[in-house]
Amino acid sequence: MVESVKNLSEKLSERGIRPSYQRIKVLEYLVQNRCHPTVDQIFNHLIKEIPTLSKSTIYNTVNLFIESDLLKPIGIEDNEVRYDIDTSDHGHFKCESCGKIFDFAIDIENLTTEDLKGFRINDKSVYFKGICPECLKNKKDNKKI
Amino acid sequence: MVESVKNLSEKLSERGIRPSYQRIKVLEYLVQNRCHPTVDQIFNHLIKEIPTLSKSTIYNTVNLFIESDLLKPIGIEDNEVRYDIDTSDHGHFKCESCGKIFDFAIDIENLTTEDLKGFRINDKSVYFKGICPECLKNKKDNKKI
DNA sequence: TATATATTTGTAATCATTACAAAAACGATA
DNA sequence: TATCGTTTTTGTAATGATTACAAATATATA
Ligand SMILES: [Mn+2]
Ligand SMILES: [Mn+2]
Ligand SMILES: [Zn+2]
Ligand SMILES: [Zn+2]
Repeated sequence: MVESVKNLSEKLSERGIRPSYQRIKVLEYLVQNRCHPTVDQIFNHLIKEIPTLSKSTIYNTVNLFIESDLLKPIGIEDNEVRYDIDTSDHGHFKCESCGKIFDFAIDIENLTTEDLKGFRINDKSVYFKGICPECLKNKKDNKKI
Repeated sequence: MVESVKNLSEKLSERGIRPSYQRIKVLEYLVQNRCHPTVDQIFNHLIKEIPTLSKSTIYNTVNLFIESDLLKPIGIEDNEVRYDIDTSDHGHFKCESCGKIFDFAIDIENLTTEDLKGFRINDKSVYFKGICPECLKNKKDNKKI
């Protein structure tokens, strides 16, 4: 389950990315924390291990990973970008109460329309917003009081 | 086809929004320019008619309209928000070459998934990116040279 | 008209992201 | 291993969209 540093390093090399210490650590974090983190979350976690780390490095790295199709930016938030190491097709649900982002399966491939005949489609995103079951439950509980 | 100022004013009043001169002008612009404009585009157009206009007023107004479900923010861009006066369900395609945003019909209602059982879904967005037919044509033409 | 309330305006603050140059790390080569 | 050129990292400054806020202005009510 846990991917070794060697595997992570190889994964980067395969894509023509030199496996620096910082890059491996960022990739390791992304693989182990599949919560669609922000740059800040990645930075604040890794600074504990790498005291000299710069936030610029996180920005450089995630942008490099995106260039290489190793990472996908999730634009579901208004103010900051989140990142998804799972680049396979799936939808994202954001709970407007707790802020958590959930994956869900959806047939994006077959999501098509007559109106886009003649368009070249490179990327499809599906974003839902609402309230997650846990937050719905908490609301109900509060009402009881 | 052209909605009168009276109609626009009434539309605002219906929603409990006091129809100030600036608000009517912003709504008029949105109704007549269905290009999913940015705050800057709205401002730069209306400043010609209203020399004292402030960009703050545009921000205030679009946010007020969004609160009242009169306007929908489109988060397809990374850096700035666009606004859509057409609040009916439809998808958005952004051409990565010319930047234009196209509407397309899609059955968002029936866009559903087992994974979100127990979630309350308030909003669904479908964003596609790629190259529009005109830009594809221009590319081909350039290759011929 | 006078007064209270709502709206607009201008400016400052915020904050995520990018730009950029200096410092550090790396890699090849002799 | 020492050297030299290249890549990466780092720190700081700049950018730019959006929000905060208070003063000015407009509007409604009495
Ligand atoms: Mn995901
Ligand atoms: Mn639209
Ligand atoms: Zn929640
Ligand atoms: Zn185009």
